[in-house]
Amino acid sequence: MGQADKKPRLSRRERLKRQREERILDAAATIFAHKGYHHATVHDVAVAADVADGTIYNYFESKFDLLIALISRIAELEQLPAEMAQSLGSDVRDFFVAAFQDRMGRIEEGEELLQAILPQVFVSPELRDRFYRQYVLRIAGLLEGYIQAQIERGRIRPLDARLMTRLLQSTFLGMLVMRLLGDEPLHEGWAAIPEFWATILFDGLDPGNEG
Amino acid sequence: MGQADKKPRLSRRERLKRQREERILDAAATIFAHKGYHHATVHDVAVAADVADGTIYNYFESKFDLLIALISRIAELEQLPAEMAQSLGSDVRDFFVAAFQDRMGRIEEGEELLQAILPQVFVSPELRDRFYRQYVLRIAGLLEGYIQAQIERGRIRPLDARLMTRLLQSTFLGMLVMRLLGDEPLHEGWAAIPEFWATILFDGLDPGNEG
Amino acid sequence: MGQADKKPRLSRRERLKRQREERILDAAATIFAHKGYHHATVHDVAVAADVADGTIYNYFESKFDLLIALISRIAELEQLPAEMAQSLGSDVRDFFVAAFQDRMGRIEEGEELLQAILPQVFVSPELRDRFYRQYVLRIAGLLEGYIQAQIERGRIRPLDARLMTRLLQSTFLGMLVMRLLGDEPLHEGWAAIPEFWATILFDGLDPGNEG
Amino acid sequence: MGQADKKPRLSRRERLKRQREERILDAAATIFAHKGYHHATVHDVAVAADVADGTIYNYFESKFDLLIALISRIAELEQLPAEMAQSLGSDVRDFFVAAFQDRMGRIEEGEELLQAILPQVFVSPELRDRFYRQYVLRIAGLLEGYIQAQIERGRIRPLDARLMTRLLQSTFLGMLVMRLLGDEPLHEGWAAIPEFWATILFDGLDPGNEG
DNA sequence: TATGAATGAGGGTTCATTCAT
DNA sequence: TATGAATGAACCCTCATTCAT
Repeated sequence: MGQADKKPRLSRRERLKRQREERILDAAATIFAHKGYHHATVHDVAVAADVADGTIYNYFESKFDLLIALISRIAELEQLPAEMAQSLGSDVRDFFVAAFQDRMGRIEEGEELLQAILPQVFVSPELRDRFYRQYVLRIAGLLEGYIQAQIERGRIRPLDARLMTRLLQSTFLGMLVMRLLGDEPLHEGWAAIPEFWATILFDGLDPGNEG
Repeated sequence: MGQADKKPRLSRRERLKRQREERILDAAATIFAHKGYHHATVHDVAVAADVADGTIYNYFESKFDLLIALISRIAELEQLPAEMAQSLGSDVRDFFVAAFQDRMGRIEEGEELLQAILPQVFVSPELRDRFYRQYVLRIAGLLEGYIQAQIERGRIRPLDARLMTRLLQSTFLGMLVMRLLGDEPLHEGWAAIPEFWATILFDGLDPGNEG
Repeated sequence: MGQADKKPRLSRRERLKRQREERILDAAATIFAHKGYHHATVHDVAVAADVADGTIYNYFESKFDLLIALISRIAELEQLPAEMAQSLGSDVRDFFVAAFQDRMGRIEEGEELLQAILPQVFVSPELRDRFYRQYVLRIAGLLEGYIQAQIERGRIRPLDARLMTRLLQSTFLGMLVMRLLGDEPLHEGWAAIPEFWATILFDGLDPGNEG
Repeated sequence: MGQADKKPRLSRRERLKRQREERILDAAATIFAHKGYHHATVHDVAVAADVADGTIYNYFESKFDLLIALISRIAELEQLPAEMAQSLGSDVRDFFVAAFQDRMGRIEEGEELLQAILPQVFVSPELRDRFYRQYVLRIAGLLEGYIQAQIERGRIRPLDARLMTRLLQSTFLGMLVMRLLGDEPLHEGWAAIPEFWATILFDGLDPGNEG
């Protein structure tokens, strides 16, 4: 069997379906992000996806279901490279810089998606739950494990790893919020923040500590 | 301020109106927080405020107007004690602890209000703008001024005060978000955070810096 | 308090509401009867009742609820004069003629209503149940009681009163159906049927029995 | 009729088509009877018939067309054995008992079909017309002819044969309705009714007539 | 001929807002 | 000024039908 045989594990029809689903989700993300979930109509999404209104219901149970599907997309986006969190050997500060860069890059990348979903997350318990577990908890676990391990190795000052994790995550969530609020200074400084933030966290604000 | 100030500048009728307006806003905050702005109906708010549906329109132009009024309420909540930011003489670390406590206390206090408003803030440019200026910028200005001043006094390591301010505000916004997401560890550690956070910020994570 | 006080036990507003509800139900009966429940739109009913679409929902929970309300109307229509069923003293045959006349008169009177409801009665268990109890069982009980009593008095031949009742009711239901089917002969003979039917039932078809 | 008649006049393919058509109609009858025509979807029927949605349209023009086809099925069911109506020689009472048994047996047999169709019969003039002619008129004609003939022979008391026929048919239609309404007593007494009814009709209710 | 996904018109229902009382 | 019923635009969703494969 040649290569030609291998490629289409999915039939042509199957592939078209997959593509269409993606198109609908892309459209939903864009429309929801720009108009807000409630002001966006299913028709808006359909037009943006270039399908008929009814077609959307062949792929998703309801308008709300589109949100759920979008959360899963975020989750895919939010795989903190596991290997990163296990690189206990390398320099701690370097790890943080890399991790911060990773987080912030993903925020940038997923900004539209997050804009589309976040408002509803505060409103729907179901969404909140999914978002919290898929977007927050997963990363929190990895991060906490890393910090705890480095504390045990004496590479980080002994402190409550769980609380520390929360603070770090809060900062990144907060930066997302600030972006969505359109804060200009944060936008400008975005690229510099990982280094900047790592410096403060490691050396402190106190000028007594030499940088 | 003389006695004249004390006397009811507002007629009895005027006061009743004011009270009713407050009742409506209280109701709106509660209802919006619990059901979300879009799922809450004007009728819901009217019932909670114990007035007729139409009465609300004697006080507010529209349902959306209730949100605007609620943002003003947040702004009232968010007066960082000006004197605090000017206490340049006292210990910097003490200032931060006090400021953090202040912020977190207000988050706790205004949680319902924020829950009611925040989702819409991401959706409506007008709301976003108001929120950003009244909730974020005001505090940012004070904080940035303080930090800049202390840097100049050599009490804080020289760094980009504006970016530093953004990071701190992000952290508090992020903690608000984490609360709204129902994060348990953060809830439990809430009271300890100001000290905890100040410690990290001043002494850093590096065990090399003496605590 | 004079008479003037007594009359409007309901406020003017209350009366208007009552009237409007009636108007909506009248409209629903007519529209449903002519188009059928499913082909009729709520908008059709609203137009016929000269109200806005939404107004209907101030009076009824749903389109389906209109059907339920119409069944109650039928029930009102279907009060077999209780005194009639208790007139055990008078002639049995006269009673039957009078009862048949009553039934048939009501069928004629309520034909539109029945046309509106009946099709759905066969489709919705809830409707079926209500219709059966309010339209069928009530009359059945009275009739059965009468027949049983007359049997005991020896005025009617001893037979299964319950089954007899069913047969009589079936005949009237069936005549309703035949009317709705547009049967011409039945229509023409309508007025003569009570006498005709009573004659057959009492004297039998057998020419051996003297008429 | 020669051998040629026996041979498969229909090709194999033709037979398969016929079978499939039957399967679809069976499915339609069941689904319509259980859900009601309007609540049943073409997809429901397709699933029950184990064909694709589109396939149904290769056999029937529309969903409505399924109803029409079902009425034809009823008509097949409703062939009052012609010979029966012509057996003028045998006992009249016996004829009635046999005829009643026949009617009631067919009602029982076709109950699902009738449940599927009847509600729509009251709604669609086209259906009503077909049903009336195929289900009602045909039998009415036979019955009326029989009764008229027996009247002329002096075996039945002279009365309006047409009206008498209507009354009898009404009773059977009404019993069908009562069945569909779920009346328990009628169900229980079902088998006894032909005799019971014939007795009343021939001997009358009047105890004065000897039974 | 069978399939089943795409279509899009249609309708029940909600609810912010108005306004007569 | 307070009331609360009336309004009707707007929207999610269903499903009979079509048609490319």
